[in-house]
Amino acid sequence: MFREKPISQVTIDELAGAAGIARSGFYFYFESKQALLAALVDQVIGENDLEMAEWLASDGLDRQALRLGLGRALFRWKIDGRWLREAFINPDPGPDVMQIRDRLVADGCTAFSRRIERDARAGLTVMGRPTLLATMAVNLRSVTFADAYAHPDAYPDDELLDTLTDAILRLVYGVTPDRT
Amino acid sequence: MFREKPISQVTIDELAGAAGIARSGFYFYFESKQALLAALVDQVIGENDLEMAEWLASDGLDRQALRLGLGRALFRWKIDGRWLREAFINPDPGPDVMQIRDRLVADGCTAFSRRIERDARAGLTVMGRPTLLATMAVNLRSVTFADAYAHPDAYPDDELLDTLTDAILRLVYGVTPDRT
DNA sequence: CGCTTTTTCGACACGGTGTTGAGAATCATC
DNA sequence: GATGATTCTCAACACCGTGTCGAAAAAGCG
Repeated sequence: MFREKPISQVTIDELAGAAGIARSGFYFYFESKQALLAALVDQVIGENDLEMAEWLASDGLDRQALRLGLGRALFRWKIDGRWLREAFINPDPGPDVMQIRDRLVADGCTAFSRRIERDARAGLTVMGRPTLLATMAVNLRSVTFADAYAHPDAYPDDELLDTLTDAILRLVYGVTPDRT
Repeated sequence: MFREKPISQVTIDELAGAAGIARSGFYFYFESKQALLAALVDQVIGENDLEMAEWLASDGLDRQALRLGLGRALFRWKIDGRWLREAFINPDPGPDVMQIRDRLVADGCTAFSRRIERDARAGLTVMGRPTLLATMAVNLRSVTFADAYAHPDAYPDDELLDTLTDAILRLVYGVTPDRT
């Protein structure tokens, strides 16, 4: 239902009705709509990590793995973009969601940052402080996908992914590899 | 008041009270809280353009002008970040705000895009479709500033601005100029 | 079958929103 | 400075979504 319309416009009454129970019955399972959303976001953790796992584990630029991970993420955003935006982009999604969201984002940044640090140790040139670059890259990814959801036909998926992949590599490592 | 707490938590009663009128009097001036926010956002248009005017008008990389504009924008975000985030980042700020916001963002991207196209015509290498690069750059800027507001002490302003400036130039032109 | 635990739901109180209509304040005009 | 029109104010009301509570139904278990 969070795919259909803004979360704020989905009433607990509708949620409960769709589940076949009365509104007050909803409160037996969740404390509030925010708590439900928080649980939903929490479920996404695993999937989120898996999408990028290959690239995070590999070394060097590895454009192919990065592009593949981003492609998978874009696919998910195309489907669940509406509420993903509201959970991950919205500055004030309520304390419940905020807590989980912040942890998720922080974890994502940390994983990315470690990847960059490893590359730096391996002799690769890195264009700034790894944690800051990682944060920027992760944020650029989220916001680009959010934008892709908002304007689905603005650019072909392929072009978007190629441009984003190269943009991230350029952002972090300062180079644009061949598209192999 | 939107600097103090999330917009959703500022009641019309408080707004009216602070203005010295009764709650119902508020509706004489604005249709809703969203309409007030929309008017507020609208007022920001001019300032927003001015900040980046120098760089947008100049040619080549012109790191200095870009860095200066970003610095001014960061300063504004440090002050009004709370509600700027809610107006510019929030996916569902209501139809009133949405309309104005989308126009503002689109205008910003267009201006940026024109700048890039001009550079491309002048023989500078550009790393992709100008409109897409411009959108990414503008979004990266917003989200970085929003993040800087959320985590004020994560990085020194100087480092943040330097990294962001170079990141944008690398994103669009693929090069990192000297920091002059 | 009794007993406990789990699950459901109607009824209530609360708080924020938006509307309405009547009255007060302001201002222009003669 | 009386008059009428316009601007502004506000108390009272209706509405909707939220969250709580306790009673009762359903399910699980000895």
